[in-house]
Amino acid sequence: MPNDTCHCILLRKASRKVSSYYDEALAPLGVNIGQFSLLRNINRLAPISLTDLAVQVELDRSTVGRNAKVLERMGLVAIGHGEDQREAMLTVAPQGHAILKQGAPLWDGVQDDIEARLGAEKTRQLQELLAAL
Amino acid sequence: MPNDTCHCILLRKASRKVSSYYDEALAPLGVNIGQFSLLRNINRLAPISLTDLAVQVELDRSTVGRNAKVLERMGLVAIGHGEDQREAMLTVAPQGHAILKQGAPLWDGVQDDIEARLGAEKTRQLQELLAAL
DNA sequence: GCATGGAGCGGGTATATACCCGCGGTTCGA
DNA sequence: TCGAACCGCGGGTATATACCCGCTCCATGC
Repeated sequence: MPNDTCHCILLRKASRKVSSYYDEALAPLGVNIGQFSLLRNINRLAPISLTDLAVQVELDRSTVGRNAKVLERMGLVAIGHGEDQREAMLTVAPQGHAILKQGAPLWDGVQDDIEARLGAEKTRQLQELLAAL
Repeated sequence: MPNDTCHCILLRKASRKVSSYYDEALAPLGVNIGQFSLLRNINRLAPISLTDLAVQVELDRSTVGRNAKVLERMGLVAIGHGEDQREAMLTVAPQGHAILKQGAPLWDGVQDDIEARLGAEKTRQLQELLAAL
């Protein structure tokens, strides 16, 4: 069984490659696709706790916590406290809103490029397959 | 544009999830899918230098070097020197061959599960799409 | 009102991954 | 033959990611 048919390895390769497309497009803003996506989610759900955000984005809580801390250092996200003193409530800082606004067209560009390259039918297939895995 | 249509994020999610399937299956052997796949490649191409291996698996050389070092610590891979004193030549150690043998059916199991779940046609589509990205 | 169990987080540890820099070995031209 | 260009690697740094442990805070039963 040739190694280059391993679904996992192919997925990881594709994931790295496609991530780099988005990363390059967003590079002028100083954020990568993971950070931009997390920022979008925080914006969509704010104010939200680390635990809830982790559930939403399907990542480990500690991962989201560390990633959020990077965004905080960048001044894009504010980490405050909810009524429950244990909860770290996340909101998007003004600078973060600017990044969201500037990044949207860049993100759209990559997204459109990919869909143009694949075509509508295969784009649909891709979304369906990835969801089915 | 809803965030959950981002091709990149969907790919990354799928990649993490599918990786965990293989990781769980290989867990009894103490290796993850990345390590198992790298071991297979080293076995297929041995003896091979870090640089050449990195090209083959489409990863950064330093990444391959660090991953190989982990395999060496585990006693699965031997890192020697070629004629060129600069080259680190990789070969599979006896213990590594044992892992390859024991891991093969476990890997096959996950691979078959996925293909059974998707069906032949969609499996083909997936391979095609991932290669096209 | 207090003890106990549970929830939310931070941080430790480990791998995965990439980029960059510096060291040392090779090679080739002058 | 000897220096310059070049190549292969290791290691530093940074993010991504997960699991586990321990701390703190909260809520509930007694």
